[in-house]
Amino acid sequence: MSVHKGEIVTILKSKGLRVTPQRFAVYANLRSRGDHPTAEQILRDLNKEIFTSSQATVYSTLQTLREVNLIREVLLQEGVSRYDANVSPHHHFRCWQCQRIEDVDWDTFPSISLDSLRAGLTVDSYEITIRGLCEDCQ
Amino acid sequence: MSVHKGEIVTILKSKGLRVTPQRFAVYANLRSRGDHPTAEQILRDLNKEIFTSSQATVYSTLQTLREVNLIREVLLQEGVSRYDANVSPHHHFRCWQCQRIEDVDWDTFPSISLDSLRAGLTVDSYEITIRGLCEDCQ
DNA sequence: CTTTGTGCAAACGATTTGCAGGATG
DNA sequence: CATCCTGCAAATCGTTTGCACAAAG
Repeated sequence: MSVHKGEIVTILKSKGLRVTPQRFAVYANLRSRGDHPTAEQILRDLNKEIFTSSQATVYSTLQTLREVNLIREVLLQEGVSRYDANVSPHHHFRCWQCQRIEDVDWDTFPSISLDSLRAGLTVDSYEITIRGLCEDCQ
Repeated sequence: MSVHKGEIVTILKSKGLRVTPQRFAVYANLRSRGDHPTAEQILRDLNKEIFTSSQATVYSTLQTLREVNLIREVLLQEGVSRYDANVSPHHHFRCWQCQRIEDVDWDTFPSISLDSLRAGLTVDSYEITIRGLCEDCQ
């Protein structure tokens, strides 16, 4: 997923966020990668680049981006939050062995009707988590 | 879900575990309730009863029970592990508001064929997480 | 300039660990 | 009675917070 600089600046501004190098870098990093990194992985990546960023800033940036719905937190591993710049609905595959998490397109499966769910609940979304072994771990 | 004492003792023994009051109590507690408590909630419950148990023991017991597949960890909330004595496949409903987690029977939905998943992956299970508002939170 | 963001270090909350004493089979 | 389990306290890990300084609009 490649995104150019101007686009990211525009997106951030459109959400009313000040465009700082740190925010730019965090969001750009998340947009450019296919996996679902932890805050720590992002921080490590940023510090490989031109400037450095602090832990606190990465965490607060992730929180800010989440609040304006530019990214989302994915709950796919114990103990750590992982982040995903793909905010449109999709499913996840998670490898038992290496814990890798891959996106699975929404239209891989026929849509599920939630009508059969018990009355009383107001349902607005769902998501499938598939577990197995990835290619590398067979 | 009511389970009688002898049954739990038998189950624990069959898994090669020593039957201690603490293990008995943790597993019995988890079996008897419909929700998905955190370690802390279980500890609080146990300490309401006859004897007390320590934090460390509850954590280690949960880990042990998980290893022998008597319980499983459910990843449904940021920052805390929740546990489930229902190890047969089922789905979960989670309320946006109160974070409550309810089991959704496996056969609520038609089975999904995983054949359409990309080649290379060996898939063995899946699970649906449904999000919405529960009855109380409407 | 005013407001918002950054970064350090300290604080936090959930979970884990080392180890001595205690209970189980 | 050998082995495994418990419980305390200290350690660890991910994440958050308070606050002074810096940068953005």
